Amino acid sequence: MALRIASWNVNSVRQRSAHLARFLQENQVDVVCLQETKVEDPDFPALELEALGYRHRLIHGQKSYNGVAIISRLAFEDQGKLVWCRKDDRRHLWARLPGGLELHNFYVPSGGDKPDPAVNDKFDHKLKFLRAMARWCRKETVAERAVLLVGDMNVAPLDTDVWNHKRLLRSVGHTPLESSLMKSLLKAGSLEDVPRRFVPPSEPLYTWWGYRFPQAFQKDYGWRLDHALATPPAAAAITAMRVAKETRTWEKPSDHVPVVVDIG
DNA sequence: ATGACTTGTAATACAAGA
Repeated sequence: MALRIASWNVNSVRQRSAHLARFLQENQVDVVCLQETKVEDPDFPALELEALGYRHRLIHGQKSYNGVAIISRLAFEDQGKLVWCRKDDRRHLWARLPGGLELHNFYVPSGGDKPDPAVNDKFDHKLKFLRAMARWCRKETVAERAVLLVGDMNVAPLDTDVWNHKRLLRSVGHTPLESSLMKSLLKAGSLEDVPRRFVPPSEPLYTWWGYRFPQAFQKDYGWRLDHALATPPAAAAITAMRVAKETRTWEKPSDHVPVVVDIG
């Protein structure tokens, strides 16, 4: 069965519900993984998604910060959520889709300002989270199953994943340590960096353009923070990938844009 | 050199994003 799966950090699902509806319809998306929903579960805008045919959902949010969801046209065969770093801070959900694909939706901690775990607890948390993901891949032997990890990993691991590699080497999200932890994660799960099969590492590829730098999008001052990582059985079934950059031009956009993967 | 903007909370700034 062919499925179109997307991942999008919407930066508040209530602020972005019209964009979400437009994106899902224009792209005929079957399943979308959301991050930074920033809403408690009873207030999640579920009805308008149901009206569009997305009758199945997993939501795991909290007040103000973080929050993830999986919204689907198809019923889930199984589902769950894991607690990472002993904090139940709404950063993960998983679902098994018809056909057997195990889809994991992550929102990795952003890491704060200073890339030093000794003085910045947020950066320490981020490093521990990335290490825990790699440990989990090994312990659960994910490489043996069809598993797709998507979400906002808050790391741009390659030189061409940021608009200025040299200038940003000391910025959280692009430090050599974070890039090496992403590499370890890929190794731990025998994971393919899916978008880089379709856009080679020699070319820039971004999924986030900040709000703060004036005209960041127009000047293409971007970062690739949002990822799709596939185990060998899942990677073999992937046929296409697209970064839905156009959403960043819509009125009052999220700072992140969707990553879309076709599988099966 | 820093910050720039956006969102949520709660009430006028502040925390957080990255």
